[in-house]
Amino acid sequence: MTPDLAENAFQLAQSLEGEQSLQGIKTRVRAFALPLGYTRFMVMAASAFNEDPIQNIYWAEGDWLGDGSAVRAEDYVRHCPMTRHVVEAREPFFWTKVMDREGECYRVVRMPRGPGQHGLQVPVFGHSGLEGAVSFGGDRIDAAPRTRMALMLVGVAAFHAAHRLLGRVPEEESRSLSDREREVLAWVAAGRRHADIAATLGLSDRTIENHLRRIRKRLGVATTSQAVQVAIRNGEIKA
Amino acid sequence: MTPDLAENAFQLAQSLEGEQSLQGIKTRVRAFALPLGYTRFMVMAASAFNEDPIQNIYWAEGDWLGDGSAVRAEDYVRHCPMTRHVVEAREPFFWTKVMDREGECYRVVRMPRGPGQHGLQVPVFGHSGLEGAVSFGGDRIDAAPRTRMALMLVGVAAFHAAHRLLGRVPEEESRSLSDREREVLAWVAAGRRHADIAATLGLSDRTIENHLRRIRKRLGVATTSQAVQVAIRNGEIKA
DNA sequence: CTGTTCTTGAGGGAAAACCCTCATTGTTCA
DNA sequence: TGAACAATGAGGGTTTTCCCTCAAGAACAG
Repeated sequence: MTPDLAENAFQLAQSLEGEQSLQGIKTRVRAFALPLGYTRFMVMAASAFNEDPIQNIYWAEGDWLGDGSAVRAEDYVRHCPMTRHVVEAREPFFWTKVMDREGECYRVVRMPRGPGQHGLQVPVFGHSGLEGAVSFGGDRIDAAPRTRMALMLVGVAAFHAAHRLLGRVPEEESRSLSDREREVLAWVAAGRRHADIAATLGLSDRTIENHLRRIRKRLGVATTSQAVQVAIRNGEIKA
Repeated sequence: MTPDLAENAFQLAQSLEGEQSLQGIKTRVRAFALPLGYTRFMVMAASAFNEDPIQNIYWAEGDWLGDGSAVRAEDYVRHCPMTRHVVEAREPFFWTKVMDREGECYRVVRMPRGPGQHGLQVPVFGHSGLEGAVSFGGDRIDAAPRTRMALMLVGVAAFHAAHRLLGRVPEEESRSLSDREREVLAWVAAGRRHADIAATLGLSDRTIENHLRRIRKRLGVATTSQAVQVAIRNGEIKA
């Protein structure tokens, strides 16, 4: 029992808000989590939209593979079902990995204990739904409810701090449509036809069509319906 | 200074996870927030998609209008700019309301103090982006960073507890498409054409077309592109 | 057992969207 | 001061979608 766990978590989460270096984030989070038995850390940017939910890895540290070898972040993520499960989870969850006849076996558990690797996976939500995830892992971990809550607080703060320092500036990539194109696509998504939009915007039928062709090309999609989906996903237009 | 603020917040957030009645939520949250100067509470389900972000109000209590009259939830929300601002905020923010020549003046502030009403607005995020908001208000409120963090923790937990008890109903309205229709529309949103989808699903071209007509009729939209937008908004298909 | 909904399929024709190219204005940027 | 790009418009033709209606079998509820 750590009587001031909550207090420490609060102070850490607050200090992370102003942290200016990834090194600082790592040092502080380590100092907090190591006494609780967590020796492995992973902070990643995620998205529920993509087929590969993990967009970027800000911090991967520790013996995630269980054999002492350095973790290659992308590989691990691809073969770890827990990073899949995070796109469905609504709250942090514990998992356990045990070895059986058929190799590694991951399971979501209420109380991780016993032999094997254990961990806590913390999803981070934002305006576009799932935006990141933080993993804490170890061999003998403290999995009390209050610890789960503390790590949730710390994990979310750590993700935001890392994201602020390293995260995508999506002005180049995501904002790939011009204002006019966005406007036209928004009308299409609102159910208007080319002729309606042309009349509304005081343009030619042909111009609308040309804009839409350019939109499809820019977004790399085949149909306008798909362009609507992708534009919503990218935040170009609203749903 | 409250030495065990963090501790209390943790215990409260945990206890809210298992709370089975709205009354219990209210009682616990009140007991926590009143000593900090917060006398007004609002817990609401929100959505960034709609033009009116507030979908539902689970708990509205206290002298929000400043004249002792009972708050009529919808009216208040409609005329309070802070509930608009929450759709853009990424984290909890303090606001202050003062009266000037032109009436009420709301402002987002770093440190609310002095005369007037003050409050903390806490956005709650989930898989579909903004899912709710919690407002704490009062005349003389504790606005220390640690208090902000504690209320964030408590607010999020309170929202989830209230949402769990009162939230879900819209199975009738939102799930207005059949499984097959959803499947077809998902393929359309993925950029496939009628013939492709027909081949993929082993159906006739005509059947796909009929499904899509029915989809448009059901969603009350004019074009398939709009159907994609509406279906994403309703959570029928993902973006 | 009858009415409703889901799923499937079709005929026939009209409308809309889509494809290629080319061209003229502006603006902005190196 | 050209290059690049946004925004506009068009010619000419092909493909796709959309509209109406009709229909039949299966599943399911009252």
